Amino acid sequence: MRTASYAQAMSLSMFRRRVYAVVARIPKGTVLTYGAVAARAGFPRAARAVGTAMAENRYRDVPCHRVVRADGTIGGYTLGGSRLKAARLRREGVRLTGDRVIFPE
DNA sequence: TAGCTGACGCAAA
DNA sequence: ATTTGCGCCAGCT
Repeated sequence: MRTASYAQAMSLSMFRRRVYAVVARIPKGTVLTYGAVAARAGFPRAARAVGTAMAENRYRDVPCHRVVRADGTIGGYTLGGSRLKAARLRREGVRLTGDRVIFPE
C-alpha cells in the first residue's frame, strides 16, 4: 500500500526520516545524487543506504525519481524501471541526453 | 554479535 | 566506453 505522507509514518528509523525529508524538498525539475541526499540528511557516507531507502519508499510525497547517480546515469527505479524514471524526469523539465542527466553547471 | 544485501561512489585497468 | 574491485552503511536475519 502507499501511505500519503512519510511524516505520518510512525515506525521509521531516524535515518529514513531525515532522508525522506530531504527528498521531499527536491524541487520539480531538479535532481540530487544519492550521495548529496545522504550528505544533506547528515550521513555523508551513506549514499548506498540512501539507495535502499529509495527502493523501499512507499510515500507519495517522497519523489524518489529525482534522485540519480553521481555520474549522471539514472539509477534504478523499482516501480517501472529506469526507463520510466527517465521519462518522468524529462516530463518535469530535467535535461537529459539519452539516459544520462545533464547537471546544471 | 556476525553475516549478508543492495536504486551507491570512485579509482583503476 | 566498459567492467572490476573495493569501501561504505543502514537494515534485516
